[in-house]
Amino acid sequence: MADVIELPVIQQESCCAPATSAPITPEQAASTAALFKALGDPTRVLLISIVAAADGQEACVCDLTEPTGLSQPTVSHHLKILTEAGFLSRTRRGSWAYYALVPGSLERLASLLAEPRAD
Amino acid sequence: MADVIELPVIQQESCCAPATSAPITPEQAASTAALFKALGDPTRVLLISIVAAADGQEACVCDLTEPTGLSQPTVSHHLKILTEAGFLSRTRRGSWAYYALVPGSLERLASLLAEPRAD
DNA sequence: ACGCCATATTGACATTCATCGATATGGGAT
DNA sequence: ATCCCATATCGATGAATGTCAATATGGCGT
Repeated sequence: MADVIELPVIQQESCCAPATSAPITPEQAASTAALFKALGDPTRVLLISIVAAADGQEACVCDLTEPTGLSQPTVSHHLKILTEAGFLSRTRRGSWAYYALVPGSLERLASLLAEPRAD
Repeated sequence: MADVIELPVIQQESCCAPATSAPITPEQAASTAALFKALGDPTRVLLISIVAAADGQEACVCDLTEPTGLSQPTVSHHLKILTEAGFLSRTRRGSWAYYALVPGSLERLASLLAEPRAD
């Protein structure tokens, strides 16, 4: 066997940690993976993209259903997943539900991948 | 209905595109989602983390099986997924298979999330 | 109050996926 | 050649997931 890595198992209360500097705990891996999982679907990436590129970085469901070519319930389902993951926020205005990109959410995830600085 | 977004559908030969500046094509969404999907599993995040933190950013399978608490075939399966996604590379040395972090792969994905510059 | 429109939830279904045991492959060492 | 060890592949299985039609909820007009 080659070098035995002892896996220091750093304890840290932040939910996520940079994945490149030191091994993370299984709990940190789970919460980080949950974020990636939310983005691990073509429809959801497309939805994020449309919302992010929209005016004011928000869009209503009626604008999101057609570009995806999916049914309205399915789009609502994906929006819920993205919202629960913290990437989108939901606001009702009249009969419409507007989903907006949560500022910094994508950058925060990006920093887990590349930037080695801690919180 | 609110503002109708026309979805410009940018044609571009690069496999992925920044998701925040302009709507992407369904094809780009699919390939981007495939990358996130590869990281959307706790075990795989843990594996990436261990490899990235290891000496020379590489580790052999024998060092990766125990920390995950999973069977060796399962670990091999996850390593294959990460390799096919382009995050890890495989090298045989003797009987051992060493998996190394592909330099820049995580940063490239991070740039899709945060950095608005194109290639 | 009623009806209409936009959105969310439910239930069902087919597919994908993570996992394991069993087995195959492949490289030393004897 | 043969044995052993490390790793990969195969087949099966149970759980999770994406999707839809049907239905529920909730708000605005009339």
